[in-house]
Amino acid sequence: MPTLAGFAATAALIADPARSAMLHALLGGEALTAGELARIAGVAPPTASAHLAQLVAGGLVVVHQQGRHRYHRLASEEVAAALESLGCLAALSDAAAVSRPRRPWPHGEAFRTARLCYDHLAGRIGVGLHARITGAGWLAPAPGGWRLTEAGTERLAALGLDLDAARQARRFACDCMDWSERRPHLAGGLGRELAQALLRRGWLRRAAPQCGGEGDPFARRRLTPTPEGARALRESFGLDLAA
Amino acid sequence: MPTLAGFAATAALIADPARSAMLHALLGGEALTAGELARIAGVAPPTASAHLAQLVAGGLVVVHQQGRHRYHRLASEEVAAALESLGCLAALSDAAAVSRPRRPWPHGEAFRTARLCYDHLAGRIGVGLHARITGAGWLAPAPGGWRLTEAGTERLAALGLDLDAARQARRFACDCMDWSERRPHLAGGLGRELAQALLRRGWLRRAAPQCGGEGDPFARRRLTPTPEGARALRESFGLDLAA
DNA sequence: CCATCGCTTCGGTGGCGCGCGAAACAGCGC
DNA sequence: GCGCTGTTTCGCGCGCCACCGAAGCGATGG
Repeated sequence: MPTLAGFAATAALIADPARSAMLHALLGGEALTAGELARIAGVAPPTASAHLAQLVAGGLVVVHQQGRHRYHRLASEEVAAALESLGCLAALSDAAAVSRPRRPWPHGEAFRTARLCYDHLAGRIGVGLHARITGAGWLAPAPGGWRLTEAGTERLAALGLDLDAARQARRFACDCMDWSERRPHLAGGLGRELAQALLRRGWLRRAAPQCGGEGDPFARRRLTPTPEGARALRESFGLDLAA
Repeated sequence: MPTLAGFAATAALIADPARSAMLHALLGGEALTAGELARIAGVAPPTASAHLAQLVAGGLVVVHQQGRHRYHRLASEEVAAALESLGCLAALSDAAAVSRPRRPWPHGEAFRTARLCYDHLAGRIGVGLHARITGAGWLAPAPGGWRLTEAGTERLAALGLDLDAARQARRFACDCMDWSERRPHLAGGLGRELAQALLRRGWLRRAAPQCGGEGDPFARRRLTPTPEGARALRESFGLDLAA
């Protein structure tokens, strides 16, 4: 019964530090095994197993057995969206607590520049692209999200996006509130294909997991623009990453 | 420091049933006293006081002392948006758990028809108006949300919205994911003025708190369309509430 | 000035749930 | 077959947190 109980129960799933770290790592979009998640969360395998069972029962995570490994993924885009909006809220209240808005973030500005939110782009580049793409009339509002215009079809196909694959998704294009920028970025099938295209083109690259190593849930989500990508983003979209 | 800790800490604030009930009641948009919230949550005054102190410290709630009463409100629109998206997620996982999507909701279809989400409209009427208003070209996408078009300025002013007041808000118009409908409704200053206008016109009315009484956090949010309002919504927006 | 009311602080109690180690189980390779 | 690895189940300890009653504090009203 979707009532107050379910409301609080779902929040309780996210509230535990170990589960929170797991969910955060899964926001990178990859499917991770129970053992990897245990190391990331810093708990023993039995503990991680119990946590994962709860996340699966709660519908936040789906599991896919392959041999003796069990791969865990976020259950849906809605989960990613809720986690981001919750993080946005946490960022707000943290800023209020120190009464100094937008103080530099210990985890590195790089994370704010570009990262994966489940399967689509987030961070400055994510919200910047969202603003340019919608502002340029490539997308038009549609019930429940966005639809492609003629101009958008042409330009995005030229960028190398697989628009047919995007249309296969349950939701074609919609907004997802960005945690660090507090403005929307593009989610849905189109958001996924946009991220894929930029990675394929070599404009963005998954960051090397050097800082913090495997135990760092942030590392799995961080993206860095290549020099070539930074130039292309500036020329094609007017995005100045230094700003 | 907005990091994993803040992430989980904010979720933990929402996770407790008593705090969850309080937050839910505050989604009605009214400022409530500590005593009222204690009764709503079904706990003793000292317990409620401790909970409220945590919510205030966490930045989810702001308090305003007036005489011997302490009035509590949600801290911001972002809090409301995060609560709705979390509720959306809970509704999804509940539906998955019973493996029967969209089963009738024990708390009454009325809550799905129309309710307040903080200060703006939610439910079928909320998402319906969002779709019609954006689909009709009254709003156009803008960085971070929506801007008024000429047509929209004319038509919404004719509806009795105070557009100047809407522009005073920190955010003029943006989307907020609807818990029950899982599609966006209109938030921001314009969303608030839209709700105010429909209430002023008598198209919607705050539901009488009969069912459940004061202890029912849902009662404070429920709205019902008047017969006149249902007719007007059908004629002006093509919204058929029976569907 | 005292009674009342709303709210908070303080101390003590209880229970939920996170944590681990040990052991059982399943897949895989030799 | 046997050992190795990844994962789950079981049992138990411990810590945190929600909860209440009683008392303290500030504001209101007669």
